[in-house]
Amino acid sequence: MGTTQLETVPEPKYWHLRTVLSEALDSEFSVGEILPNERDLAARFGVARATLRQALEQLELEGRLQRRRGVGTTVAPPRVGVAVGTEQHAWPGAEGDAWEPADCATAAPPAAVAGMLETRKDEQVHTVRRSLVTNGQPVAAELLYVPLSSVPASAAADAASGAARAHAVLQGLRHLDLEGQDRAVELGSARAEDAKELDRLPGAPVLVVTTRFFARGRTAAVSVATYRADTCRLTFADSGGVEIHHDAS
Amino acid sequence: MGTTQLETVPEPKYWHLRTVLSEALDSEFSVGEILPNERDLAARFGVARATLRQALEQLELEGRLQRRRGVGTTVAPPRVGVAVGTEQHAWPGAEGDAWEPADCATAAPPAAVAGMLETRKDEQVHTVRRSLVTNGQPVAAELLYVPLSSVPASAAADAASGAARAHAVLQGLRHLDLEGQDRAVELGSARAEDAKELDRLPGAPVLVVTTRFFARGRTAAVSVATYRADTCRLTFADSGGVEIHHDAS
DNA sequence: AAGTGGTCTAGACCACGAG
DNA sequence: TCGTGGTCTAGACCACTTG
Repeated sequence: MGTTQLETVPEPKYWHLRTVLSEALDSEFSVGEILPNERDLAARFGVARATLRQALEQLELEGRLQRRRGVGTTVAPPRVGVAVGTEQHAWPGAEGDAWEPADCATAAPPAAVAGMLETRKDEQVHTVRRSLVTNGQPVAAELLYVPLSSVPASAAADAASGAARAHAVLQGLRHLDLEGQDRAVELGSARAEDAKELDRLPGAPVLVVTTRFFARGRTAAVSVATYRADTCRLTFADSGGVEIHHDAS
Repeated sequence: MGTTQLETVPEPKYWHLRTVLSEALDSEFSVGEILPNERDLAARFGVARATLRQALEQLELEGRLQRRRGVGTTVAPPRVGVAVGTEQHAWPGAEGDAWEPADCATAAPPAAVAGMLETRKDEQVHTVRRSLVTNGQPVAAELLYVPLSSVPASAAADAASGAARAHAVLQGLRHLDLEGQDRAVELGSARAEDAKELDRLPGAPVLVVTTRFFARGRTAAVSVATYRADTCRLTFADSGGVEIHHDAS
């Protein structure tokens, strides 16, 4: 005691490091550029690798960095804006829908989805897998649940499974009058299956968008879409339809 | 070689642990219950504390757990649904708005905000701080930027600063005709200031909602709201206005 | 004062991608 | 094969809350 503390920083090292690195990214690096490896960076800043990694994780979460095992850490481009609220009154699969139907199965949905669909436990529903790709990068994976009361099994009977069947189910939805929809966004972590499709590790942060589609006074379908939280920004254009674009820095 | 691997699990320990704990939470714990401490849990599962913590972090991110330093780890209640899209055509501060004005200053906004407001660099704008509290828990912190061209400085001149001034600026907005709005949601990490207000540590994951308000063919105001990602779910009711509610499990 | 979660260290080994 | 990020360990100390 008695020694004057020049810097009484209750601020954690990793947080300070994050700030320093963030500023360095703004001024000294350009998009796509690769950073020195973690061991070198840690040595350069005089911290343990784990501490350096904590700072990098923050920056990756904020969409500033992109890290790939076996490759390295690169400066990420600005997040992609993905429109989620423009197709105000359209069924999934309507014209202008950029989602790519991948597959379709018939199975019992998770309990939470069954609750929204008001189906009995273990009641089977069409389960359509779709994916969204922009600029060659996978951005989101979706599971669309459609009860047989919305689209009868016979409508999809001619295609056993696969993309053809997915198309058939989406086609079947269009025969219904869409009365409205209801959306929720929350943070989640990618399940192993989604992670693979999104080219991320399991547990990667994702934005989960749950949409209910209403027809005939009931919930006619439920969509659960998981978006890569590091690379995209969800946009909702209530009116005016102007895009939000972020400036660098 | 030659030995048959019973469990060729390329699955990381922390991920497996997350699954095990998640199932235990579903079946053996109830909301608010406190878990054994990290050292005990780690010992019980035969892993290092750091590994156990990685699993807990995942579960906290998913809103399943709540951890408080000096206190312990508790089972979190289901996420709170926060309506974000219902006040379709209303200015912030309109009737029914649950946000609590806290303060107001006049300062130059961050570059990204200045870009959206189309104000000159270093041009001063009203900066209103508001906070949203539900069930006694802080849920979100907002910064609302209003250029002087939308609400003249004179409108807020009678209150030097503080909540009174914030109210005056919000009042001033109501004189304009709201033509539309434009919203974006993305993942971020809480800055030190927001973290404090949200009762979290710096770097905590937050959902950042950026809203542009249009009037007179221009951007009349910009709101940047940060919501605790662990405890809340943003809801957008495009029509029908029915609440999405998740069932347990 | 005791107990909790939060930070940090200095190592080790593994899985993956590219040459 | 080599270099990268990802996982994991076994410790230590700190900051905070509660009794």
